[in-house]
Amino acid sequence: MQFSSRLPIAVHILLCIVEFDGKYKTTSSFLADSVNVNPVIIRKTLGQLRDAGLVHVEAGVGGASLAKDPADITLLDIFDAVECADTELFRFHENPNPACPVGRTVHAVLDGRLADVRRAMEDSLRAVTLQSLIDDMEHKLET
Amino acid sequence: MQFSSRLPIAVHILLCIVEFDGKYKTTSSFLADSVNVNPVIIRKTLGQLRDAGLVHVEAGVGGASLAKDPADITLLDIFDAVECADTELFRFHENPNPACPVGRTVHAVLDGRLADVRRAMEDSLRAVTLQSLIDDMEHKLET
DNA sequence: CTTGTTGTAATAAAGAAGGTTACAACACGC
DNA sequence: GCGTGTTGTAACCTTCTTTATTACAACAAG
Repeated sequence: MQFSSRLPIAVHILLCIVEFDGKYKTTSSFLADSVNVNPVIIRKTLGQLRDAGLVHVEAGVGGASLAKDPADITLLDIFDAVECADTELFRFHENPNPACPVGRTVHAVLDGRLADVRRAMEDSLRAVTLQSLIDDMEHKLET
Repeated sequence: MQFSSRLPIAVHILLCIVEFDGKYKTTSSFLADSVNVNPVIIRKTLGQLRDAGLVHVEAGVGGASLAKDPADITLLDIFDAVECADTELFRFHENPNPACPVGRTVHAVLDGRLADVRRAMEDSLRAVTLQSLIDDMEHKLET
């Protein structure tokens, strides 16, 4: 199992929006060229980021811009925007046998623990701001 | 995105092995009946748990047993056994444009952060032992 | 040697991810 | 108003992953 590349792609997009602000119009095809995926994928991802209130997208004229201070955007915000935030982290096998003492209780026994795992992952994602990624990028570009 | 049900299934299997120890022979079809999946799935999962040194499986005669003290088996051990532990947690979009300053650096900027997320998840999984799940289960069965 | 079991291959079905084409709706410059 | 470039979206396809299922050789014990 693996998470899709949507989070990395979304981060790439946001970094581009910041990096090219005022220099280039960040259209879906411009971004597609940097990310190296299909422009439609960019438009879908931008749509998700827009719905989450992270970016503004100019319909018609084209181009996207940040809707919030990069210090107020965390990896968790981006993750929730592009990976379906409503589904469980772990799929559960369906209909364990209720006639079995284990089958009757696994769900109750595991659910809380798996929720803790999800929470740990979310906390870790929340600890990273877009601003810190920008700082890292600028630093790497200078050297 | 979602993790497969392999971890929940593996936990269910291990709980059954403990719960029915000395009472029933935990064959793949016996376990399949409790978990409510195909016996072949059980055999494959048991094979992964065996390869990870967590259980013994009796070829021919049938049945499985724990290979370690339940207090020494963590959710991380089980997770690593049944989910491929060698792949990255997040897939990365391939070949970002090296002619772009962002494309050139995203990988270096994100890799460390995503590794931190994985570590947080692993720490959280490591914090749960099979023994604690057994205790939970016994408690729930009593009431 | 019969019986029940494991290990494993082969195949199928269903779902998710990403690619691609197509086109209506939109906003701006002229 | 009209052409141009862009976004939003639908539709379809391919590939990969997950799970189910059938089949059968290898194995252990009575």
